[in-house]
Amino acid sequence: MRVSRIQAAENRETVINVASRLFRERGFDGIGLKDLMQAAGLTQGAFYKQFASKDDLAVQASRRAMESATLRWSAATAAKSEDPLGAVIAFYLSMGHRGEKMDGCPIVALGSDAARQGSEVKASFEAGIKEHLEILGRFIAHAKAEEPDRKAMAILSTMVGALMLSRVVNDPDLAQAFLDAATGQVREAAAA
Amino acid sequence: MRVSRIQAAENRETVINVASRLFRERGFDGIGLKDLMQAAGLTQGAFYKQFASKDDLAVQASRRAMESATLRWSAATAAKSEDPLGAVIAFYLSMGHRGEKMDGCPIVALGSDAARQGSEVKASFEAGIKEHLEILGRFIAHAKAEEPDRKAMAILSTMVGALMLSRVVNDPDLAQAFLDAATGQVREAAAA
DNA sequence: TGTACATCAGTGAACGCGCGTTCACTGATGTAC
DNA sequence: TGTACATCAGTGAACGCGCGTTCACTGATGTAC
Repeated sequence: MRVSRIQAAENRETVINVASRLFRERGFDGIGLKDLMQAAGLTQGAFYKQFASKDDLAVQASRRAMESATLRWSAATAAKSEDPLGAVIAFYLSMGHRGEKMDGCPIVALGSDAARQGSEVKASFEAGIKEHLEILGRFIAHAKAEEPDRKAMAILSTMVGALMLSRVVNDPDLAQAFLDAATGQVREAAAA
Repeated sequence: MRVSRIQAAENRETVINVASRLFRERGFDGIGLKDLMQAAGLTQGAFYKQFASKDDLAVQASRRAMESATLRWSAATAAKSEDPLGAVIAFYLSMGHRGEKMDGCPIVALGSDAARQGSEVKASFEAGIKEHLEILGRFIAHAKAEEPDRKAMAILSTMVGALMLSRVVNDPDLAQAFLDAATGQVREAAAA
């Protein structure tokens, strides 16, 4: 049963959105196309009318995941414009974020997997990372003109690493300690 | 053909060592038991005489990977005892380490996957992470008594995040920039 | 120390299963007149 | 605007394949006497 071009385009977006969440939760290899399409309200066979392969979807879904992460950063800073860094830290370095892989940072949820993927997936991540750095660069103090990027990179590294470490340990107290330690470090680095 | 108890124990160690490297390179799901056992010089069928399941091996291999990472840290600091932090930074935050997933940091190579595994795999990582923190804690300046842990956690977070980010982007210059930015941040944090 | 037998690490084929991908088919949509 | 036909997004079954796991078998090792 054919479907309108508009409907088809919407279906494609739905699949990408669903994939961006399920890949983050279970990894690229952790969810099959049958279950994925079912979660999008479609059947397995429709997949290849929209995507060349599962790898192709991985590229699109990675880009979408990074885009939605960027949106979340922007939303957090917009809601608290007098302390944008504090707003980002508040949601990123939190136990809530540690627990919600599906809607959380794709770098942490998929980074190890992405490092093994082809250059197209990495390009999706790279583009999103650059946007993250730009956002960070806007609200950190910097003495020299070339410093903001360097500082933003250090801050992003600390945040990504702390969330990663918090997820890889069982002990919630240790997880919280990593998030707290990173919070302090990021605040100092931004102010320095 | 039965094999001596000593030989059997050695074979088991070989499988764990091979797995700790291949899992890091390709992920837990990226290498099958047939290829893995072949790489260890054995056949597929022997696997279940040594391990309860592939998940069981993932636990053992994760522990082994973290142990060998700890050893590498210790070796680096021993070789350059006048500047142990510099020694760790020199190999950890390097383009060489970015390229060698197989022998590199398991937190970065397998972190995203480990976060999806059961608590036994996470326990392996947790134990290794604590050892890493202890090593770091030994050679950072600290004013208060409770500070070393907090500082070590922030430093480890920055290092893990920077290596992760360096691997997830295509551009080698951007990768190098993350490693450089982290190097500066870690040095400052350790000295503060 | 030497012999007889039980043990069990390793072999290699087989099992069922779920995977990514393909395909003939359907029928509403889009197009040509 | 209305009709006839081509298009093609979606369906659901089928394909081959590699996966983790099981199993009957082998034969050197370890043990009992």
